[in-house]
Amino acid sequence: MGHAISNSEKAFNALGDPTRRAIFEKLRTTPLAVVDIANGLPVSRPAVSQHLKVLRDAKLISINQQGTKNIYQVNREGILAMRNYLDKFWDEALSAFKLIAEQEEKKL
Amino acid sequence: MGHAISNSEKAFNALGDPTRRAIFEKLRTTPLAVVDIANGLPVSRPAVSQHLKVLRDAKLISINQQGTKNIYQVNREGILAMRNYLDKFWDEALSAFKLIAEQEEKKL
DNA sequence: CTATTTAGTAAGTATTAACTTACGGTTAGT
DNA sequence: ACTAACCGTAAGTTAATACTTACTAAATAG
Repeated sequence: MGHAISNSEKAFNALGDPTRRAIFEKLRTTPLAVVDIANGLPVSRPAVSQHLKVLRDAKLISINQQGTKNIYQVNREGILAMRNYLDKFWDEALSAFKLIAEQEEKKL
Repeated sequence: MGHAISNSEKAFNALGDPTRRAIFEKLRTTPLAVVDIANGLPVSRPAVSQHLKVLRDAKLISINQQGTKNIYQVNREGILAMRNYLDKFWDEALSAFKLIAEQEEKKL
């Protein structure tokens, strides 16, 4: 059994696709039904449904059923978690860089 | 002519691949030559070279030639830019969420 | 009850992108 | 000059995944 994939891994994968980013961009402004998300995008509605599933699985968006409509919106918890993860991610990378720079200094 | 792809777009694409994330993870700790990056990874060295090109194109890493070795390391400017971009990215998403929550309040 | 709207899923196709092998080029050492 | 180590690129293959069409189901309107 391959070990489980973390949410941050899923989020990276999810936002790696341009169409999914476009979808997330739309939802970043306001909640939307699937038809409204698909409208304007260069792919079919079922394709959008599939992308929404991936984004939902990564906890970047959440669903809100309303009649026959499925309203999607950004997911606060998931986004906060991702932001925290990335803050550390970049910080560690930058402190590594700082260390390298210091090593370089010594050589001069 | 399709319009140019922004660096943030490239960075999203670059980090969307698990192998590239693994490579970036390695470099996050210390600069490494290509052989050393490939060592331990489940793909061939040329594959690693190709991934490095993508990461470099996204300005997430930079190269530093040293004899026959090409030493790669994290790219400060690129990372700072991406961090700034994402800060705004998440902030806007979260403020959209806040707006939604307020709308919900009014309905109750 | 029927028709309409909305949307998820299944199955298959097509496209993308990751990967491998083979090759060539550069640098350093002997 | 020859050899060895390191690495990028080209070409082709394989594998992943994005996409479409067809279908089904649920909810609402008339």
